[in-house]
Amino acid sequence: MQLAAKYNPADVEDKWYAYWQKHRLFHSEPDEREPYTIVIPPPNVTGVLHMGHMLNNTIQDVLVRRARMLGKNACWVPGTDHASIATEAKVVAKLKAEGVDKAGLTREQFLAHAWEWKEKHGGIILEQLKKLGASCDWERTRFTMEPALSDAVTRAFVHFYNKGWIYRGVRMVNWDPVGRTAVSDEEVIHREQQATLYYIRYYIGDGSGAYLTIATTRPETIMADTAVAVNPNDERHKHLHGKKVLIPLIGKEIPVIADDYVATDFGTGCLKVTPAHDINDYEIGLRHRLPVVDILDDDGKLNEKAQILVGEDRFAAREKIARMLANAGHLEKTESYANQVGFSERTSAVIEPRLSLQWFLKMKDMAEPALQYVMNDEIKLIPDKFRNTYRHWMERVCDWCISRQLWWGQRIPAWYLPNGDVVVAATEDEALLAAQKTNPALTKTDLKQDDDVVDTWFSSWLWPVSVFDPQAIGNPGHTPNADLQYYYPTNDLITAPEILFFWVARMIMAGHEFMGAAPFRNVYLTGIVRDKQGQKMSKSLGNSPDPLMLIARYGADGVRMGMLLTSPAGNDLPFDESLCEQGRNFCNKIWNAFRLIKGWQAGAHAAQPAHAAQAVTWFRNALHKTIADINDDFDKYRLSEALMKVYKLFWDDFCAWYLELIKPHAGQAVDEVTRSATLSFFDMLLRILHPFMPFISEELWQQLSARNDGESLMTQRLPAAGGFDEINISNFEMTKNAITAVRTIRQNKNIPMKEPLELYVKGDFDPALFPLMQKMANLSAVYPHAQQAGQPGASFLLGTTDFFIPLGNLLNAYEELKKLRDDLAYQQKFVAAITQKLSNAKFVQNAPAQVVALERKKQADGEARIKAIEDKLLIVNG
RNA sequence: GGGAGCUUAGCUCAGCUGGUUUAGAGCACCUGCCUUACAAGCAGGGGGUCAUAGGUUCGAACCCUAUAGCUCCCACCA
Repeated sequence: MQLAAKYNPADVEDKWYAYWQKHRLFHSEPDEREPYTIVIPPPNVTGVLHMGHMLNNTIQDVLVRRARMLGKNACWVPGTDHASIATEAKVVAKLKAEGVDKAGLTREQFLAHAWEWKEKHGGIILEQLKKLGASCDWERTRFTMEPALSDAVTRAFVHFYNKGWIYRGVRMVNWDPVGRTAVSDEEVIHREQQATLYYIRYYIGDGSGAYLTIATTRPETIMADTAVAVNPNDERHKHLHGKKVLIPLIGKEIPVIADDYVATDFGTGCLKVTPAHDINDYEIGLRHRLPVVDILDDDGKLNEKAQILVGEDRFAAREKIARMLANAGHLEKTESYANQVGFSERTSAVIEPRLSLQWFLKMKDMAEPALQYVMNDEIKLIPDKFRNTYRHWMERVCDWCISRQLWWGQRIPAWYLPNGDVVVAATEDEALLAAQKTNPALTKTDLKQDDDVVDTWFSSWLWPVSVFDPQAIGNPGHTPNADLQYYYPTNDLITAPEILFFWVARMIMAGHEFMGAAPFRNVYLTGIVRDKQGQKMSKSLGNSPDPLMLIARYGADGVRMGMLLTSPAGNDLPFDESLCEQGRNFCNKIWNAFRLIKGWQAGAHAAQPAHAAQAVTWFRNALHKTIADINDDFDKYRLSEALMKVYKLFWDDFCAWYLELIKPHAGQAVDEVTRSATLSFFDMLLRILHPFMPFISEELWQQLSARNDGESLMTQRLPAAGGFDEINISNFEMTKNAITAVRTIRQNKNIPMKEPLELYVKGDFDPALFPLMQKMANLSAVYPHAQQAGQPGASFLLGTTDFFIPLGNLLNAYEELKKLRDDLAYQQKFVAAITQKLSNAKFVQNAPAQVVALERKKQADGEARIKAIEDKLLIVNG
């Protein structure tokens, strides 16, 4: 069969993925082998694949496939996250587009729409991962809101409630007025914004015309002011302590209070105190027992307590009130001011600090052991610079607001009784039983369940446990099932640093709480995929290529390589399509090397030529050395470097040197010894390539020789690092340099490759390697001694070995002489520098013996080279 | 404001315990080649004051100090 000159990924990718699935090669069951486990960071169920997923999942697949080929029982558990707020926002938007308002729906109606949406869009992303070649155990696919996992979340809630760590209280929380829900501190992103600082006059209520001026960026909240505060030590305002001022526009009287919090060197030294809409003001309010006036509704519009601008959005109100204040003569001035504003991670709405009744989980007691796992290296963060960041956060962790005013998610298992009491239980029946202990007359209709759901992360922090055995959460006395016992703790977690606290830290806490053990051993933190301008690639910026389009264009293997080429752990990946192009080109190189080998006839009786025997010996050594190097890279999670070594091994060592060496001249056959050695090398190379480039390696492995149905490269063993001969490798290295030097002379002197040359070698060089040079540099003869005096030609030095090519009339004698003299001058300078170093008594005394010996050898070698050049100058000069 | 990290070739990065002749790689670039596996290729080549300035040391890309620039994380100054 004639193979095309170019590799066409589309011909093979779907075929092999289907084959792997058909033979259940991704599936894992506990057995006597050592497990290797990864749980996928579950993507949003209705999400689509973006470049971050591509990077993240390529890394996971490389690690999983490699572990599998190392003989481990590899299990990569896939799944999706219900992504409470993100999904609910999408469903709300979709309904809105259809003219349906969420407020007009019952919870049940809304959830019906949400599930419909999930069924329609859910899992698309998992299908996309298959295009990438992800070897997930799809039979184990989980969803964070499937019944068993939701029940585990509920039990976790009950568990912590009974432990006294979950409590309900009124606190200032981060309110997302678009999502109309509370969000946790970690879901707030602070960004600097150019704002306006308004200087507003508050007149003293005595009609004297005296006033003080406050500076604020939020004039629309003045109606919620319940005091104006000044620093007690601020001389400027001491006379005002205890006086009353009037809120402009509404004329409400509020006290002037003294509090240390107020800075004297900022603004005017007077602070409006708005306990309902600012966390600091809230705390001042608590200290001074100020009333709380909340003038904002949950959607960020002013309510009737504001008295004016009722129903206006907070930002519209800000502009309007500024004009009203100016018209009323209360606006002293405005100035531009850069301040930090919090935005919602999910909806991008400006976060509103808001007082509300929420559920919280105490973190202190969980943070401590979770910190220890990382500090004592039971869990390794890769790269380890994240240890500091992790510690910093864990040491100052605050209680976690876990309730969300949403419907899509696990509903909080708390029921309120008619008398206002609350019972927390895993089910309604259990809640009723508990309630009846105090009042036997109660029935189910008396119980009213909390409307809120829990934060998404309150479900995903259970993921490494619940994907295997959801019953292991919150069931005292439960014996972990076989899966959990076998696969937990998992080995590696591959995720983005952005969710180190959201998710990774909390998984460690949950793992410790429910399993008494860390959920994973290593956390590999990927970087952010950026475009050429350094911007994060995102759908909203429109600078992200469509991953499936990339796969169509460059092949999955090409894209995988593109993702891995320049992304060491923790580093951002400056993505460029040319990286995928390089991957595609590499695939083509592999393909063509195969075409060459495949074309050789078996059973040729020719004797193995000397150069081929040398080549086989050398490549075996080079291969084993590289395998050892790659193993070392993987031990250190240096995937980019491992890939680069594979790339060079295949392209440079195997194709450019080995194949070129053993390649017969046109029409000649390859001897059988060399041919079978080459096939065996190629087989090993495919194994090494497979974790990185699963499709092309499988395709070629299948073509390499007849395979049984169900056989696959992905379940073969990686070649183990064998011993190798360093001397042979370095001798070959020198041979390569000699060949390159001869080729350079050809190029410089315009001597075509077809024209054979002679070579004289004087000095340390193994004559056994002469045939290699003859083949690769087209040398008719190599003589193991110096040329005759007076011969015109070109020469070069490698180490202390002198090489000479007679060129007859091709030579430009003047040029050659100049080159030798330049060389001589350089060597003399070099030796002079070393001689000076060696004449420094302190150096000879203090430096280790081998360093001094090395310098001595450099000196001797340099002197030998000088001697050789001088000799040659004599010869050239005749 | 606090903390962490970075700065090595045009770009992206290695350089691990201070000493391996004159600091490496991939890509890009330049030159010559369609040589029967591959032009998505082959052969050859050029390119760096290791951010700057001091210091320690026999010896510094590497250790210390300062300066400049960049990045990330955390944080309630209106």
